[in-house]
Amino acid sequence: MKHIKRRERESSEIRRKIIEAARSLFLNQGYAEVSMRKIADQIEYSPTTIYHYFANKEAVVRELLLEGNTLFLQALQQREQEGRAAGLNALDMLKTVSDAYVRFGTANPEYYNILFISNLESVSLVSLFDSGRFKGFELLEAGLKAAMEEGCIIQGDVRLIARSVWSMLHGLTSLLLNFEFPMAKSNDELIAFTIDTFLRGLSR
Amino acid sequence: MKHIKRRERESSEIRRKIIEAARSLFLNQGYAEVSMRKIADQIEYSPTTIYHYFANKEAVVRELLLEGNTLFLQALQQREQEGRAAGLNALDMLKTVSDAYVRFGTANPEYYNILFISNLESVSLVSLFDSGRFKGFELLEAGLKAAMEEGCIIQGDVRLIARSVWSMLHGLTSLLLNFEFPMAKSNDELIAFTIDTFLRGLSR
Amino acid sequence: MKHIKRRERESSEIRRKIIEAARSLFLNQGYAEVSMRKIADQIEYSPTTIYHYFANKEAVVRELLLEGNTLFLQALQQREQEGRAAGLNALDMLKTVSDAYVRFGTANPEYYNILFISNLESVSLVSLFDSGRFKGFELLEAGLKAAMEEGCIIQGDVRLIARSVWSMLHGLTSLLLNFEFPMAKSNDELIAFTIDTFLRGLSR
Amino acid sequence: MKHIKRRERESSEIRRKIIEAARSLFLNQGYAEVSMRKIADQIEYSPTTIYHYFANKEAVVRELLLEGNTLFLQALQQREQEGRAAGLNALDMLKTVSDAYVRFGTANPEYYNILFISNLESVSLVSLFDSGRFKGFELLEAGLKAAMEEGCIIQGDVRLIARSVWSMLHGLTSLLLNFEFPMAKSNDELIAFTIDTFLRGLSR
DNA sequence: AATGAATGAGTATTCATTCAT
DNA sequence: AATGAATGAATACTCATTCAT
Repeated sequence: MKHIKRRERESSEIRRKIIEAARSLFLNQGYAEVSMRKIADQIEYSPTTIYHYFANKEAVVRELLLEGNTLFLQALQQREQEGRAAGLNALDMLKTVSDAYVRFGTANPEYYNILFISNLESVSLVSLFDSGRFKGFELLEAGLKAAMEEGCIIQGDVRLIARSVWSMLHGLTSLLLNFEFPMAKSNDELIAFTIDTFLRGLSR
Repeated sequence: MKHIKRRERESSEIRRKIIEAARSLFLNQGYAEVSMRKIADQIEYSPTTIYHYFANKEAVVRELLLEGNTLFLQALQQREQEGRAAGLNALDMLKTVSDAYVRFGTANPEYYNILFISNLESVSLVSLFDSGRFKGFELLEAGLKAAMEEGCIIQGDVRLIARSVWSMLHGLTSLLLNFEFPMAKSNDELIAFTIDTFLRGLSR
Repeated sequence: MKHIKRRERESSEIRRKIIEAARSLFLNQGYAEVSMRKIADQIEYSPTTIYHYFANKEAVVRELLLEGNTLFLQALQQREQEGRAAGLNALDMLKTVSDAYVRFGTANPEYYNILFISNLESVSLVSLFDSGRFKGFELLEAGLKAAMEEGCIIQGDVRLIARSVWSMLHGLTSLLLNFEFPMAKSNDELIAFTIDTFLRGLSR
Repeated sequence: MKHIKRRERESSEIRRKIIEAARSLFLNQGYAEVSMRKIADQIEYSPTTIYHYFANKEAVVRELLLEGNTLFLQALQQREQEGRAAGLNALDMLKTVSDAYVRFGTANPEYYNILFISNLESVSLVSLFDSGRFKGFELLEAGLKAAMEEGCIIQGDVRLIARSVWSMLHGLTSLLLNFEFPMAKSNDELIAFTIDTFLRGLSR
């Protein structure tokens, strides 16, 4: 193991297969079902092989977490840039980024689960502040600050408000993922309505 | 099992110990960590003894779920009645019941987890519509309908709006339970701010 | 327990229920499925109650064995007497008693299993020579002796021949019980053919 | 499991130890007593190790069953060829193959039990018609057909007669295995006498 | 680079049985 | 006469992991 350059190991094809298998198990069967042996079976390697690429199960899950973070941030940032390119005002920016948040969650349930729902104590080593969820949070805080400066929302403690917005977005996403039930209206309408309502509440 | 008198069994002290141990494990370590053996260890009885009181693990968890439902509903209804007694208008009723929801969750994290976060597929036998979470939902719909009639909130699809409110409350609660991080303001302020903001968004 | 007269205990209604439940479990699910708890469940008493009537599981099974013996012997003897009443000759007597043997087995699979197939080591305490199967065997030996004296079958070691006949009857019965498979002819024909053929082989 | 080379696994020494231990438990204590733990104890490995070689308990027993089938058939076929080489007539062929059947059973009680006595419902996956007992049965049917054509036994439904012969052989074997009791004559004499008598009954 | 071998600890559940009442 | 309480030992099976090769 020692003579292999870190780079090569990390970009190994098997390494990718491993975390893809883990992700798929996570998605289809839940965290409890992600076992080293099941991953190994899925990629048709021996369980031992996994230990060649990851120190232990936690490391696999952590990788998944990091990957999810990256993709999550990318999704938010891309929509932000699109908004900026379209010349949106601060309020509409908030709206579009909020929408991006929920879309990411519903489109990538396995990642959203890993990031925000499963209480991965075993992975809490990844300290909260390293974790990309807080980069996403900073992005949100920045957006709110801008909106305050533009005068389109109320003045107030930015962190408090950001957390409040996040709560609304998280609740929306996680109920969509876990408790769908019959509604006359579509999920899209629910998403739009909830975000709009909350932001209207914030507006001056 | 039929030969045992139900009454005596259900009021047994050990029975209580069992579900309390289960509840505590649930709270501290998550569903996956609730094992019959661990429960037994905690109450200092043999694992077999648990089977004297519950048919299997699912029965233990189901009991916990039912208990949580009952307490949750009671909490909401009590606050509703207090509000009614205090002669609150429809909007303030919504506010107070919303507050009760979040308070229940933060005060009873183990129950809130069982009810709304852990995806207890194994216990899904307790059909969704019997389950108290939907009684709570009906209570919310009724409150919204009243507020619409009083003209203090916008007109709209009651079910959609109820789900929207629930999303906000659930997000608030579950982030409080799982992701506390430093804020200048207190959790109480966050709760009040979030509920107020959302309801302001709903107001005419 | 001590103050109860043996007679009463043995004729108790619950005692009967217990062994009937055991018999039914034996029949429907096989020996491995006869458990004290299952018996108790079936009769709707507590498992402990069974120990009021039987020292342990072995005692229950032993009782079943004794009962099977009795019934088995009765079946053979009744047919013998009927044959005698009908004035059958020695060879026809052998035939009719042989038929009775197989009929008993196929009509009472649970008893036949207990008596001759399940290797109830735990019950082997009931010494072979007390066991009624040997009374049945004596009956067979007597029949053969009579047939020899009448000159309708070959002379020979009676015990050897009796064991030989028994082998044929047991094979017939136990394959009927455990390995039915498609045949153009009926089981009745198979039984008659096998007994006839064997006895023809014995005839002079 | 797919990632392990089948060849190496199947020829493993431990694999052999496992099934030998299982066979011995089967013989000495009956099917119900074959437990993974007991096998492990006997070979002085951990129970987990067994799962390295067999998917589950059923797989162990199935292997035993298949092995028994193979050996059983080989025993019958070998004697048949010897008979053919010796130029035996059809009736003597029946005799010698019958003898081979009983010899196999008494020489390999554990296999005979697995094949014809224990009711291995759990292993019934191995469909009856694949199973060697039916290949053995076909061999018997063929022998009878030949004997009919040679005119040395009565004409009749071959399947019925084959089943009848099988019954006799099975009864002989299984009583020899399970109920030995004092006789002046030897088991060999019993076997020869029973087979001869039955076949005499079949002769013209 | 990959894996076969091996395991200790754990999972839910069932069993026959004892004992005090 | 009947049972509630309790248990130690067993069941099949899964898990993450280590180690020598």
